[in-house]
Amino acid sequence: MATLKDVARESGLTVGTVSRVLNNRGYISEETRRKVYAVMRELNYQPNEMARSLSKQKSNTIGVIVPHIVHPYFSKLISNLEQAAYELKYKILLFNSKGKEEKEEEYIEMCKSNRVAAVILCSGSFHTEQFRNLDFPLITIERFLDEGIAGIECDNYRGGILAAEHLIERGCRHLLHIGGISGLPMPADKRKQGFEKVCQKYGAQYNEVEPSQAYYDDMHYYPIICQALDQYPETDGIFASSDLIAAQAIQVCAMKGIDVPGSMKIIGFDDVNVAALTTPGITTIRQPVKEMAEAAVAMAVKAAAGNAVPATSMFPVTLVERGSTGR
Amino acid sequence: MATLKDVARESGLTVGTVSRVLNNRGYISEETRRKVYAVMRELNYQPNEMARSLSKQKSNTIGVIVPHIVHPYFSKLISNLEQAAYELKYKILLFNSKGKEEKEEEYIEMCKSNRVAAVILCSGSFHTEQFRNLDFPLITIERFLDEGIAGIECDNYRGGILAAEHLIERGCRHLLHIGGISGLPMPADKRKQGFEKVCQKYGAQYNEVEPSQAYYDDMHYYPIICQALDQYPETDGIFASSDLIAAQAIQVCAMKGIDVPGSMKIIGFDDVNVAALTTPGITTIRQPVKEMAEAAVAMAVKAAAGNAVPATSMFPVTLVERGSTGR
DNA sequence: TTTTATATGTCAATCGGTTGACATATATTT
DNA sequence: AAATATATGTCAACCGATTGACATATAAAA
Repeated sequence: MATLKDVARESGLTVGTVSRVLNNRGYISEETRRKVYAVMRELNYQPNEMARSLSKQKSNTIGVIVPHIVHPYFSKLISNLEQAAYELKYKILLFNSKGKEEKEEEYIEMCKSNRVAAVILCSGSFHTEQFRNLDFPLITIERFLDEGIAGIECDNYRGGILAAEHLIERGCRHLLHIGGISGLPMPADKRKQGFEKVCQKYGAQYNEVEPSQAYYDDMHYYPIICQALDQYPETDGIFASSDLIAAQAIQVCAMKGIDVPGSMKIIGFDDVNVAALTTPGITTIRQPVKEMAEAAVAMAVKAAAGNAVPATSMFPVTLVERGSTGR
Repeated sequence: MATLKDVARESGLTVGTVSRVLNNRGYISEETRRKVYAVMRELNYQPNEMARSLSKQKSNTIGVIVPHIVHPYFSKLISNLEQAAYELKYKILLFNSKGKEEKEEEYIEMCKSNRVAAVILCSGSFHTEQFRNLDFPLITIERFLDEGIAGIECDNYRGGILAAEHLIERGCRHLLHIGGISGLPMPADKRKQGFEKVCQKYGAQYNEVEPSQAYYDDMHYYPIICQALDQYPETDGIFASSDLIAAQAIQVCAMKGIDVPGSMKIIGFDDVNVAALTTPGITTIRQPVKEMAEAAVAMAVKAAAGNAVPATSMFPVTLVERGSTGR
């Protein structure tokens, strides 16, 4: 594999000059520049990023830590992060923490070892000491980490409001909220608060269930949905905290012979692909994942360059209507 | 950030000795080993992987190139690849080619630059000159690359057979196969051949449609499904080349008022999460994605170490029954 | 007691770039 | 003609490890 030295030799220049071309430093004539690029092509030269990063003391790699890869919300997020990173000439090192604290910490260590420019954390416990005093910036998406760590979230509170208002507007009077994860405090908890506020305002009855971490881990919510519907049989409207849960709620209703949207209306959250793949499709609160991902990467890069970035950025949500809340 | 030198100084040893501890070379006393590890913990030392890779002339990184991240098949694949890599102390650099040849080539270049140990290619055109003479091993999953490149696939032919037999056994007489991508030759094409063989054997009528690349790119198959059902109205059984297509077929049927599985049975391929999330659930041909991913990573690592690996490995598929072909 | 295994030190080259200081040589302005 | 901008060369240190050759010292085995 060709090195800078080879390129220098073949082009009759010195490594200094070739390096100048590569890094756009100092004075370089057009002719030299062309010649160098020609030789690079000819030798099929690719700069060794290891050596480069080592010397420059920084890499073009961003670590991304998620609790799930197959979860549609995270695969959508990862996809958009990769795209945004690509446009800024960054690469993604992908880590799946499976929500486990030890793995998160281990992955943070691996990010350190690899001298990533920044880490985007979409997983993460509230209280990890390890998340401070890092040598690179940390950006979170829809996660809380205490003070001083930049966070990106959507307007969860408003999402809860929109969801409840929509269900009530469609005639539901006995609402049920199925939460995401209990235990860990998360921005998503505010969905519930918005939901409650609207229910109270309109005097609608409501109940809530909070699946334990275990449900989130294997993405299998059927038991708790069944149980909730048995416990609150008068329910005529469900606000699920993700489209994934909503999809499973539709299935449970089908099993129980409950017509959706006839006698049960269901609204989800996220607006991921599955929301459009169920029958009926899932009405949902859309998170602008693309914009959030772009912001995360942009902030990661800026922060890595030593610039200040906002501590929190909140993105707007919108209601997307599909069949599951049809009239 | 602490370096080897710091660890050496703090522990009263030399870099040579500390490096020996780190790499398990030569003679090291238990006492020294313990002391070194203690100091490392104390200083929060993390070896610089850049320097290490540079010096060792190889990294612990595997490049993964996929055409889609949000597609459930690929997110499942990526998830399993990450897990398998993690277990072997490797990291994943993730690239999304979006099926575009230029991006594939660019990503291959980036993998070169980053001196990855190997590349696992789940995307990839048939005929790219660039895929030869690489400085690292290339492993493909469900893709063809001509001679000499290690490939992993599932038993697509048998998958087609199982699917057709199941539909026929369930009483379907007018079958329709909806293919994956046309244009690009792929292992998945053999699904169709298996399907055809069985149809001919049992004298069942069958038709086939091949979505163009465009459908695959945005994963939106509704138009072609509608069109196919209009063109072949007598169809009573669909073999879709992915669960994603099958999910959309269910929706199209719902829209057209066709009862699934009553008057139309549908079988998919892959066995990804969405197959279990639709109503009814999708009967499908399961690919052992976990095993395939593990094999891919194991082969990547072995090949990177200079060992020979099989040119092709074929994994068995199985029928998974759900509601979409119920009696 | 000599040999050998164990344990560590010393020193320097190497991996493939980056960068800065300084020198040199044209070409262009003033 | 002097000053300045442009273009390249020379040289060496540096990033943070790994590795090999060789020396040295102690402990255990022959």
